[in-house]
Amino acid sequence: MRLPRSFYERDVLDVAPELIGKMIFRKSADGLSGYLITEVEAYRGTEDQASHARFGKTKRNAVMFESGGLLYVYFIYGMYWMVNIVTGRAEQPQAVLIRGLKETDGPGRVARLLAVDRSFYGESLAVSDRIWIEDHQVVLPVIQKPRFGISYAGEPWKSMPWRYIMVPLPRNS
DNA sequence: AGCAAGATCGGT
DNA sequence: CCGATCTTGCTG
Repeated sequence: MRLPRSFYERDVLDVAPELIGKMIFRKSADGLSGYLITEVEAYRGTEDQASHARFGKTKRNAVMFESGGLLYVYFIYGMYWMVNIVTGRAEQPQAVLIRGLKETDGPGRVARLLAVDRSFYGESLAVSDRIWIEDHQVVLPVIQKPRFGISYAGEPWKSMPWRYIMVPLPRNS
């Protein structure tokens, strides 16, 4: 079943690891597809010097200041869309960047696979008929590592272990 | 008003 | 390792 808004209206450090192993669904004219979430990163508050919220509220990041459950989509490097999920309470800017799905690694590729663009800015995962996340009753082990691509943030932010990765399942053979 | 840098990716 | 490609938000 679809995750309710209350799932997202909690601290990003609680929500982010729980997103690992969940299925994100996308419905379009091409049909319905579901993808397993394998890697995410958390961005937390205006004090987090790696976050777009570090300069306060701007036109681009305004949705981060809403309460959780909305999509924060932005364009970067002239060619890539990034798909983020807003978490937490209003006026506490937080978001989770989706960095990997079972089919692909990398946030730019994730947006391309999900066919998400600017039109999804502010979309509500709790009510949208074209994108949502579903719960399932499986709890997966998750490991944490530092976030990528944020060396400008300085310490301690660039070292915070706020990237969450699904532990690869043991192989046979 | 101008500009440097960017939560990246793919080819060399 | 570097170029692509363009939006953003800071600086002046």
